[in-house]
Formats: sequence, structure tokens, C-alpha cells
Amino acid sequence: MKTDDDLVFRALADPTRRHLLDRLYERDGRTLTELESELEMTRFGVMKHLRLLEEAGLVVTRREGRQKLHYLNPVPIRLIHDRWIDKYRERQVSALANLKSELEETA
Amino acid sequence: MKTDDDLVFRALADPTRRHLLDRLYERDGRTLTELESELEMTRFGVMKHLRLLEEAGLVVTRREGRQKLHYLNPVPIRLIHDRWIDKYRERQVSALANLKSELEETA
DNA sequence: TTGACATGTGACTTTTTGGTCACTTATCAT
DNA sequence: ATGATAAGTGACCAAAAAGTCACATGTCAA
Repeated sequence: MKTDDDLVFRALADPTRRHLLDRLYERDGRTLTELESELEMTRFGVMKHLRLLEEAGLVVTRREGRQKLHYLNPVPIRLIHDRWIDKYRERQVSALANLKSELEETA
Repeated sequence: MKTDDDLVFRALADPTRRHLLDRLYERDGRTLTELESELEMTRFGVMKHLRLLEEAGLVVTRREGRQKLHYLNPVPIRLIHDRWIDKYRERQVSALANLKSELEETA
């Protein structure tokens, strides 16, 4: 059996799919053709990736005529967070994460 | 090139490794042998999984005589969160995630 | 110091995943 | 209608990951 969260984690495991999420985080409502244009991969590869993201619920889509618009859904990401970070430790962990980011910016 | 975050996402992609994180979230400082005992897999399989988790920084270890103790490090998880959830939307998303969890509990 | 215990390594096989391609379907504008 | 545009399907190949095994190392206790 393939559980719900399994789809999410598997979807996130690929760098191309994470890149697609990054692009949609930046601005969503994009089409397959638009997303494809900036990747060194055929349309079919990108389509497969988008399908996995959609099946995982990380991306939701809406049809508009002959094109399909893609939107980022961050809820599954939050659920990953909540699985291993309880609200009592959230502040500390968040502070550490910020510290790490800042150190890396100046490095 | 294999980036830092790539190791984290790949590590999280496997159900056995997520299970190991769950066990360590429950209580950490466990040994390989202890973690192995509850899995239907040889010691070698579990060892490989733990090594990937450690390389990803999701688990940190400390040697204690002939045994190796494993601890959960939640910081990389928080960094995943911060990648796609900005602090302005964090509240909404968190609320939606809680709602989803509650609905599933009673279902 | 010897036997038992806890962890580690490298080679190997099987399964899963990523990517491409030929071909198809649906929608729009002229 | 028809040519152009956007998205979809199933088969296929190559690359990567999961898991096991024979063998090896380091540590403890009697």
C-alpha cells in the first residue's frame, strides 16, 4: 500500500521537482509549457514530474481552456514539519534554523 | 554535485528511514541493535539507512564504548519548511494543517 | 586471552525511478 | 474546416536505490 505521506516524500526526493516547487513558490498559476521552457529536459519529463507533485497534493491544478495552470499547496510541507517538531520545541528549532541560514549567507 | 539539501530529501524519501526518525522522535539515544530489533530487515539494511540519515544531518551520533547512540536533529526539517512557507503565511498554513489532522483523527 | 557482543565494509542482485520517444487528444484562431 | 498550439498516454531504456551476505574490526567481561 502506498500511503499519503509516502507520495509527498517521494515527490520531494527529486531535484527537478523541488525546482518546480521553487518556481511556483515564486509565482504560481504557471503552465506546463512555461515551466518546461526553463528546464533542460523534454516536455514529457516535466509533465511526469508535475503529475507526481499533483498526486502528492503539493501542487493543485486548474484547467483554463487548452492550458493547465499549476499552483503550490504548502499544507503537506507543514505536515512534515509537525511530524517531527512539536510546538514546544518549535521556537528553539526555528531559531537554530535561522542562525544556520544567516551563517551561510555571509559565508 | 550532490547538494546538502539533496541528501536530506533523499534520506526522507524512504519509509523505513522515516520510521527510524519516528522512533528517535519518541525517544532518542538508541543503538543500532535496538532499532534493528523492531524492523523486518537485516541489521545491514538498517545500518545503511542510519548512515544515510546521519550523512543528511537528520541524525547525529555519539559513540559510547562498543555501541553508537543515535539522536534526532530536527533543524533540517525546519529548513524544508522555511523553503516554501514564508512567515507571513505560516499561521494560515499551520491552521489548515491542524484542521486536516483533526479531521483525519475523527474519520 | 578468549569468547561474545556491537558495529562496520565491499560486492552483489533486485526493484524502483528518471527520462525519452512515437503517437494521440483537445482547444483555439483564421 | 484546418493548421497551430497545449497537454496526455504507453512503451521503452538507463541509472539509481534498497536489501542481503560473507567477511572484518573494535570492545567488553570473565
